Amino acid sequence: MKTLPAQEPRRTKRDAVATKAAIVAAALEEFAGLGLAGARIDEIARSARVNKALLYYYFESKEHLYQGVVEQMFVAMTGALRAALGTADGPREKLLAFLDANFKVLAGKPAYARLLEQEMDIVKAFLNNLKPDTAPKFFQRIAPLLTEFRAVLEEGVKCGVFRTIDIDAVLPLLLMLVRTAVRGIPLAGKFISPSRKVSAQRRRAAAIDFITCALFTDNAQSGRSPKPGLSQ
Amino acid sequence: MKTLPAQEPRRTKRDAVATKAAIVAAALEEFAGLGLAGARIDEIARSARVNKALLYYYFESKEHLYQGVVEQMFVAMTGALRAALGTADGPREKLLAFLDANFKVLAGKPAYARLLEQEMDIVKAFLNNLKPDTAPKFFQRIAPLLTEFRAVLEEGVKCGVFRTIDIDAVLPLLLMLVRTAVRGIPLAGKFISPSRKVSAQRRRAAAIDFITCALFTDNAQSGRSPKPGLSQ
DNA sequence: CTTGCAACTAACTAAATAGTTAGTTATATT
DNA sequence: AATATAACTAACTATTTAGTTAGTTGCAAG
Repeated sequence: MKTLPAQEPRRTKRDAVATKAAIVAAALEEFAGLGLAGARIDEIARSARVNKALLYYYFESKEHLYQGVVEQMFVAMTGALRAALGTADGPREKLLAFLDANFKVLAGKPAYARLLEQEMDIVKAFLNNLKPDTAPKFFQRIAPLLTEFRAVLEEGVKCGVFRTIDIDAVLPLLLMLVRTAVRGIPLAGKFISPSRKVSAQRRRAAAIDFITCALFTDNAQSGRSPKPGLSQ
Repeated sequence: MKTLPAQEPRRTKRDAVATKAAIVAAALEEFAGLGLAGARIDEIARSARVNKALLYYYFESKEHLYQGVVEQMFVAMTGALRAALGTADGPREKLLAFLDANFKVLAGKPAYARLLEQEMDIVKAFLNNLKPDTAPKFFQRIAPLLTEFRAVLEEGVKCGVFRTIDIDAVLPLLLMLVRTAVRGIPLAGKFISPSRKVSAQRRRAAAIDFITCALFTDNAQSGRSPKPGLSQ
């Protein structure tokens, strides 16, 4: 991706885990930026300051490296998100905690948001039987978490905290809203007028305001001052 | 993309416009499915039933072909969307008409939704000065339309039809919600439970319900029965 | 200190793929 | 019917890129 200027000497000592981590980190950026097909193995090796053959020492192929990166992302994300659901009490709080955790994770690693977007397509292709054998593992990670989140929505609707919604149709929308708020949409965000650039803070506040207004039955907060509200 | 089974004889007669259209159509599917880097020129030629050299007869390079595809998409989309904004009266109606037109266009050509997603990244890369000279033209197409749509939101807020919102932050969310509703999110939509597959109809209804609840000051419709509401 | 092995590398190969070239054919115009 | 030209093609080239190979080097255990 980033054409680095003649990367220095090399890692000081030999350290398998650190090296592998460096490879995965470099691969994350490359894959998130250019996609599976667009990513260049040589570039990953270069930006990880590692010999290309080392990638094949640790990973079987480009696809396997990609899977490794995705796997690691899902581990990191599901961990944070599940923790958020666990600590909060009540549907309303759980929802807000879940959204907040999403923002935190994606804001901390913007590459995740881009990689997730791509995964959508990969999974879709997988479901259409174009690529069997690809992408089977992380379903086991993400599916239970989504089921858990779904349960939160269901409970919220049942006890009247949330409006009566089509849960299975709305759930994807919520996830996408968060991702969009984190990433922004350059087309609209920057080009409608250069002066109207919207900060991540504002996008986040707007998304949460939007979601709460659409979901909660009592809208005490309404939509005037878009104060951050949640942590950070 | 689709490995067609030994494409037949060839187009009957010579027809420059039809041939070029066939190339663009094939390229749209290929680029939307695999991305700029992942798309294969040979595959586009094959699925358009055209000699590869013909692509270079009509388009300077792979990138130019891509730009051509994007250009055509923006022409098609802005036309439909602008018409929708023009015919409706009042912010509320204009908004609903705009959303409706979005659904219609994207549902009619699903490849558009996927290509749009990619364009986000292209534009972002462009803004980050990684790829100068790329993607300059279609800004002139999309920007005025977004400005027009923004004006609708502004007017709606001013006359109290819409809640007080952070317009520049919310506008991208609206666009993304529509795209998400059209495309669906396989991860959430199909894998949370195979039995809970949600139809495009339901996703669309949920998105509109969601948006109206979050935006409109009077929520006469509320969120019980997710009836299609708008046309078709 | 030497030996066994994991960690690492320079230099290669095979295949895929964007792009070209030197032509051939259909068709509209005279 | 001759012909100019736009539409089209088979077969090629150059380059890029995933993946390999045959080895070297640091390090920890004996």
